[in-house]
Amino acid sequence: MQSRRDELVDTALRLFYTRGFNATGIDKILAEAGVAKMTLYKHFRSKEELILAALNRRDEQFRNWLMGEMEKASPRPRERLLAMFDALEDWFNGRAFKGLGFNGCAFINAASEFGDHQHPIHRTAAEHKQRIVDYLEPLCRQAGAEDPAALAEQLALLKEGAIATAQVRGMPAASRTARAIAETLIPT
Amino acid sequence: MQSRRDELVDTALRLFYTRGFNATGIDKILAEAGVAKMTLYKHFRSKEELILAALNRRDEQFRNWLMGEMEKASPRPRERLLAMFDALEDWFNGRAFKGLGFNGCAFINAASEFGDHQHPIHRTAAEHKQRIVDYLEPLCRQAGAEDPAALAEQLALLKEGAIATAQVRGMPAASRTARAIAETLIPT
DNA sequence: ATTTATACAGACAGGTCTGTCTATATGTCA
DNA sequence: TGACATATAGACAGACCTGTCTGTATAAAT
Repeated sequence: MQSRRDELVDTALRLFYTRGFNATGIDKILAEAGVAKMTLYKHFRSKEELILAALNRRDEQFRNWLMGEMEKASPRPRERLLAMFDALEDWFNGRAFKGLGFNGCAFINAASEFGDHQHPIHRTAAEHKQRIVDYLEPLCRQAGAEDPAALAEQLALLKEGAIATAQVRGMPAASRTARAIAETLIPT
Repeated sequence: MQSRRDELVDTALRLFYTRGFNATGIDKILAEAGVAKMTLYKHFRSKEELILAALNRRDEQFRNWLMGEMEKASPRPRERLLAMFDALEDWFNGRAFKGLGFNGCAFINAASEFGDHQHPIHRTAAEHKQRIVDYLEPLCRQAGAEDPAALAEQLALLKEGAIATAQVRGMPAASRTARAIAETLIPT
């Protein structure tokens, strides 16, 4: 059974992700979660803290999902890396996170609404992106890359490009464009 | 000399781009532009129309800048395409648009704040991205690409990835990561 | 049975938002 | 001069925002 805090964070994540951070009011979250306002302000000092909690949950949820998809796809590093792009396509088509659909990357969205790099929300977004790169690098090394750090940066950039393209242009097939490039970059 | 309408759109673009769409109030724009509220509502029916006008100006401004940078870099198609990534680096480092700095892509930001694909603002963002692809394709053909449409999509995706990476992680060097990939994709 | 923690509903303050309105000022053209 | 278009300042309505407050209810632990 979920704690009230967890229900709040789940509802907040869903609404922030599907409708935006500034555009989602506290009252809407409270109403949908069925939680009283004082309960929110007992667990979080401000809306900003709730946003941070929602993003931290998303970080965990998203990376667990992505790593799970990659690791179940193949034990071989090259195939495992390429499976990232297949997972993206599932996500773009709304098959990844039940009840959340696809509305771009929550962290790109957050960084866009909170543009200042010093802002805690922006930093949280940057940290998430860095964790993805950090996960990819050892796989790139195992795949026999000459410069694993550079390849990890390249694959992460392809992932970002696919996400932005899929969201702005409504083009889920961007995952395949990215995958085709990745195939030429990862040693066979 | 600029019309009141132009001053309004310029100021709106600057504030929307640097501080976000929902986070920027009409009153702030009016104060900075030195224009009365009734003047705004004479030229535009709503804030949404002002946002659309600002994005249309940005589309023109950005594509003129990008195409100019590419075309002055080299007459050879391959170098011209690669020059896109050098231009991006100037942008990421704040050397491209006086007074605007770098706050990510205005159209990715807009699509993120107005997530519904049917929304006029989201559609305007998608159209901008499509125009970039449409500009790249003939260059890809001239560069001798086997499938110019596919290469144009790939290069556009690299551009999006570089922008997202530069913004979220504060990493202007993402332009070079993207350029290095592009060099392997464009025929020599 | 009484204490303690946790949650609830709902009012409230003080501020912001968009969009409308009135009344006044400026400048151009005849 | 007078007529007209266009701009101004500033008040206003009505809605929404975050965060604080009071008072009440529930449920577990002692």
